[in-house]
Amino acid sequence: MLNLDLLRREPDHVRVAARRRGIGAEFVDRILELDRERRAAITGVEALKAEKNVLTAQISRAADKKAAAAELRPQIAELDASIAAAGERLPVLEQQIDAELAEIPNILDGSVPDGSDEHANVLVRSWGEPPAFDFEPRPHWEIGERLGILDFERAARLSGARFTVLRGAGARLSRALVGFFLDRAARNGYVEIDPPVLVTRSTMWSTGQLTKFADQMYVVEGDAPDEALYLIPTAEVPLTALHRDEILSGDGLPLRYTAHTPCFRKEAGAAGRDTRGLIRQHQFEKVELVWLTMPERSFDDLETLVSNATGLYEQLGIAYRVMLLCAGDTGFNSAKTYDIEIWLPGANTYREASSCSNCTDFQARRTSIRLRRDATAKPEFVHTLNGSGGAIGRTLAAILENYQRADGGLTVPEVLRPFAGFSAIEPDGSTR
RNA sequence: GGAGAGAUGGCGGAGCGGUUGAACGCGGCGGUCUUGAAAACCGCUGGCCCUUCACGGGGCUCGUGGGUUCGAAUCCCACUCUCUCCUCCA
Repeated sequence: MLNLDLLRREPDHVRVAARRRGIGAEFVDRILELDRERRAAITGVEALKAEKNVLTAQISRAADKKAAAAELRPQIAELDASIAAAGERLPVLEQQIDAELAEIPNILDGSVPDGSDEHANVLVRSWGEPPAFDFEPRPHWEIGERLGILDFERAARLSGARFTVLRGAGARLSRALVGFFLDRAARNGYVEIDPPVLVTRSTMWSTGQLTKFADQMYVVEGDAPDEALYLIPTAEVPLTALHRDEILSGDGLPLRYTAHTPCFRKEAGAAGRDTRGLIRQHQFEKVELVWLTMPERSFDDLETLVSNATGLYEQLGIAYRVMLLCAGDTGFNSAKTYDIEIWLPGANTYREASSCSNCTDFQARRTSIRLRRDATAKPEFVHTLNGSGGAIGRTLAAILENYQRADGGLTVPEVLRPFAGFSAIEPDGSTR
């Protein structure tokens, strides 16, 4: 959520930022007008309340309180009526302002390039070479099905489209990836968290997933309508909201968290895209990395976060490139986002494996996470960052495609072997 | 699911319906003392909002939302959460 104060002080700045994202900016004047009305109403109500408080204090100081109360009661009743009348529109105005404000995306950082869609994203750097094969590399679903480690058919029977059953060495390899990712996160100083994957509506709202992305979310019914719980689409949600409504001490920052969780997404609007394989699933696993940090260093921290994520793919020996997302492609919460895309030989293309964002104070304001630099300082909002420190499914797909052998078997990347307990999968699905 | 207890400031812990935004202790900050530190002593020490160039002024806030009252942290109702016991359970 944007700071109302920013709209008041620099409306043009907000207008420009909105246009860069390709959305209209009429909301600025609409909100400012509502805000003017709101403040006028507050001033009116509070003046009346102050008057009333004077009378009430008079009674409490009087020797004969009963008599004083009796005397002043008519005046107070009159004030009560005025207060009620003056404040009548206030809740409505506040609700309108909050509702409008909550739908505005974050202000983009100056370094974000112009552009309306992914074609305008900028290549920042790339690492590694796509491997050369002396045979036609297969897509991962073919490799996985041949080896008997990926089973899409039975998954469909259980749950429908966009689910996968991992079997034997496949399940094992997936678990190895989890271990590897969490291990590297710990080495990089992240504290491992095992959070709930069902969260309340207000938690989901606080990290900016609602109300804009409600159609992407699975909801679990509660006993009452307002007791519904949401399945997290990413561990960014519980990790970012972990310190909700807290004031953190400045010397404790940055806080860095990691979590391995399942993630659930409806993928509405993605019909027909990536229908095969592990790329786009309703349920997938991910290791997430989240920072709560000081405002002045958050953009430097974003670079660190990106290198934490890219380091994983260097160690796995998978070629990748880092893209800086353009204005139109940058997410709602984010001021600046880098995508890390890894090479998939079977698809002959790079695919997103991690999206690293600096959400500045946008989520912190919604979630109310603040910091106090020292004992006398005023609280200020922290900056939050998030990115995946390992997408399990997509990385598994990349490993299958990059490390496939001509005979249909698979070589396990060196760094994964201690976690997997084997170094290769043979064409018959056995491990070695 | 059944029975009880409780939710107060960074922490602990008071609080007859009327200068209680909240005693007291701890912690934190500033100062005196000291070569320095500790101890001792003195002072300050929640958050949000409106208003003001500023100094300041004002409103709200004792789990949340309602109610009673001229006035509520204190009384009433509902909800949420925590703890103890029983029951059940991965």
